[in-house]
Amino acid sequence: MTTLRRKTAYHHGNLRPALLRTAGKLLEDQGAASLALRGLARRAGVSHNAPYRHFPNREALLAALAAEGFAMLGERLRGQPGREMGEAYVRFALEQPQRFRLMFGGLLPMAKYPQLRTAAQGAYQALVEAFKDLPRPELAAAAAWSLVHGFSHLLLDGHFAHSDREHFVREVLGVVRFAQRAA
Amino acid sequence: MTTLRRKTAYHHGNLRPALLRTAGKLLEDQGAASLALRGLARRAGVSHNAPYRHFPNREALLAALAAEGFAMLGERLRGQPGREMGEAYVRFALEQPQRFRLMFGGLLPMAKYPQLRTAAQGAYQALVEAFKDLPRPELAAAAAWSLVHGFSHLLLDGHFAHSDREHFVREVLGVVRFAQRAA
DNA sequence: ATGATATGTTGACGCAGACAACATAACGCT
DNA sequence: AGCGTTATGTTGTCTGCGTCAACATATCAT
Repeated sequence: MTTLRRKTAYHHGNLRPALLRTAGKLLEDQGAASLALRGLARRAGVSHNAPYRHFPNREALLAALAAEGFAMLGERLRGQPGREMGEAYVRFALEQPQRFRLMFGGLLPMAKYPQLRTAAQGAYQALVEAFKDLPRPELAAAAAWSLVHGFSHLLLDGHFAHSDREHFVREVLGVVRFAQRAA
Repeated sequence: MTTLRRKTAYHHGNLRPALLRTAGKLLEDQGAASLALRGLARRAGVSHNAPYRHFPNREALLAALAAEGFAMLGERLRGQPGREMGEAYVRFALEQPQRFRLMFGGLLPMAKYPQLRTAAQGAYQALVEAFKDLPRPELAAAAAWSLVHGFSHLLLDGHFAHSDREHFVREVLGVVRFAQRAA
């Protein structure tokens, strides 16, 4: 708590990262919809307007959180051998559901935050490379991404009834093949 | 406008459906996040508290909108021969992006609104039946749903670069096969 | 040292969700 | 027809939030 406080109380000294860290917790606890700048400021021990020195508005804070998320996701994927990449994707979504929803929930206008698109592309690249040897890699990659992405969403929403989640994930992802030619 | 007004002005007479209709427009125009009960009331020509006679709170109104959405989606799917069901799913998402996001955006706690799960199950059934003859229909259906669902989401977020959208949709959906046995 | 700049605070405004109290219309019963 | 009950709409109020403006204090370059 209150990591690296300066001796004087007036300036926090490390506010931006502290805000992002606290916001990350609040995000997973209550979801993006009820993440309030004022509540965040309270929780960080600063005045209700301090966050505005580091983020122009609430949306920009959420965008920063989402960008963090894309970076995390990219790292997770790149560390995986192609076969298990899909499972890693789903695992990320299940471990950080609110972060995942923020990244893909449409709350943030991607056009307004180029960093977001860049970060997302970065994560996507990990998937695309795994399909490099197929005849139409961009199609297979798009389909694979769609599959794991939709599966993650539907799992989060509780739309599937299953006893053993890990097993179910492997079975569903395993049932899909990526053909050479489109119908 | 002001359809079926009673002669007297005090009671609207048809408020609940009118609210849902107006809310549907506002939803597609500005997204669920900025859909305000007060704004809705203004637009419907009633006082700021009138909606509370028909919905216990904002969340309940959104849940009703989402339930409508699931019903619409179900109808769309049921009207399609299995092969084109996937395209119909994507088409729905693209035509009513905000409705789609509301339905699957995680804003609404499904546990709190059983009607939502029921309505969603109804739409899902259409997909499940299309895979009835496969050896593990529930797996294939789950995978197919995941594919079209994730694809819809990613298209909405603008994560794919493509010139001809319809063609791209057919190509991506066509590249996937559902195997008999899981790996 | 000093002036510019970065960072944090206080105060204010408008808007939204939600509750309570009140007003009016519709409906059932006799 | 008359009357009490209930459904539906309104006014008033409270609290919290996002955001802007003005002010305070610390940091840094010269």
